[in-house]
Amino acid sequence: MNTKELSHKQQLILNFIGDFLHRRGYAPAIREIVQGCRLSSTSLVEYHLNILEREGYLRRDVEISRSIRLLGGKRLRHKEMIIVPVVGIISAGTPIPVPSADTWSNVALENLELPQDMVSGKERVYALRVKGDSMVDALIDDGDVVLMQQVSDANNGEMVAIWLKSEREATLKKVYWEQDMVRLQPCNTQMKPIYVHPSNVEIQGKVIGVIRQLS
Amino acid sequence: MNTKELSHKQQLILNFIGDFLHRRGYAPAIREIVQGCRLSSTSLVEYHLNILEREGYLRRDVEISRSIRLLGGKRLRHKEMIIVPVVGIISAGTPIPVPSADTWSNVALENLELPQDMVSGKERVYALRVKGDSMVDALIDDGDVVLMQQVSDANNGEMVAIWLKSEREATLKKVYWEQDMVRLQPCNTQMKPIYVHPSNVEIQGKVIGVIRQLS
DNA sequence: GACTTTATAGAACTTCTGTTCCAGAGCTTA
DNA sequence: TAAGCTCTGGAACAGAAGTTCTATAAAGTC
Repeated sequence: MNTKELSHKQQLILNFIGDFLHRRGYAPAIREIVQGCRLSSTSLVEYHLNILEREGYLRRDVEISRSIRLLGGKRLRHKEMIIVPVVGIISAGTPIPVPSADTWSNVALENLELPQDMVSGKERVYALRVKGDSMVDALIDDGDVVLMQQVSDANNGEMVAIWLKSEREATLKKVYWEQDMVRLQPCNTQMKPIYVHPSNVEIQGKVIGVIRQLS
Repeated sequence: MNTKELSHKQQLILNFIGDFLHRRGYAPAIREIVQGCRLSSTSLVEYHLNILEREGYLRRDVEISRSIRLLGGKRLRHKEMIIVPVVGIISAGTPIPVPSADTWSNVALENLELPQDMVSGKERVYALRVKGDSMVDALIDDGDVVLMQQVSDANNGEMVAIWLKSEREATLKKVYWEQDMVRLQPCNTQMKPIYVHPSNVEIQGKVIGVIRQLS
């Protein structure tokens, strides 16, 4: 982009537009710029707007009122957000209500809005709020939010939400495939690992992130 | 808010406005709504817009073109983001380069863009990337990002970044004010607490959040 | 100084656009 | 059935707003 030096007036106009946009929620009309910047004629504004558009600072549509849009300004860029439903509370031994496609954001206690890069652009992400100290050894505290990705398979050592069919309950454990059994390692030294038959486990998702807010 | 059922037409209009806003960057004129929704008169749109405004779905300013703003609609709201500079790496005993007002985002290794509510709307927030296990007891892992708020004072037990003047070094510790000394409690049981004179400590910021990305 | 570029004024013009008024259709209710 | 509500159509008006034109300064360039 041709970053030619902007004149004082052009800076002024640009600032005014940004301000107006922020305060009112829509772009100013030419005559409002005239007043707001204490200029004297619409053609003067027209003149400078054309320059600003040519230099890539804004965009307008011909003959359409209030069609100014600011470009690239750091102040108003909004990154694409994804909505992550917090579908439940996870504490040792409690079933986790994993959402199915339809009951996705319906069952949510609340929704997080996160920038896409925080979930690395992954699909089928949900979140659980952690209750209790059942995961301290995984450095996850009471009150933290864990980001989960819905998967049905996992590698050794990954922390996953597991549904134990016969027990009809779900927990968060580290999973290790050993011979013909599955070792489920709790994330708390107070608890012993569990060994179950592979046919009894159904993986519901894996932990892909942790968010903690203090103070 | 009076959540009266919206009629089909009103839904249609609302959707069209949202769409238009998204695609063009400014609100549609009444007559553009007429065309876009295949309606037959401006007064019809006027009629429905008034209802939509009364019901709290949007806001407009009188006699100002394209002044429609959508309210609260879950679908297209982009939350305001703030830019948090990751100003350095914190590992036990390493000085932390706390940014001053001018060198704010200049010294940043990278920038995080976070939704405002993740920093509770706080000002002067920066971030540090954690290197090593010096903070495991605070449930902060190697590779985590800690969100810091620049403050110069702290309460007992808060985790803060402290500048030790005479030693000319900074670390992250929990701080306890005891009689005429300050106890700095490391976040790792391997390390012993340090006692220093209040005049020797300068608090640079406190931890307000932790972000971890796995897998 | 002659010439070009940049910046400014003012007014006129045309189109865009919000607003208003009136009439009527369709529906429900007493 | 009359009354009353919601919803629709069409047209006209007035003010808002983008555009254009001409003239004039000021400042830099040759």
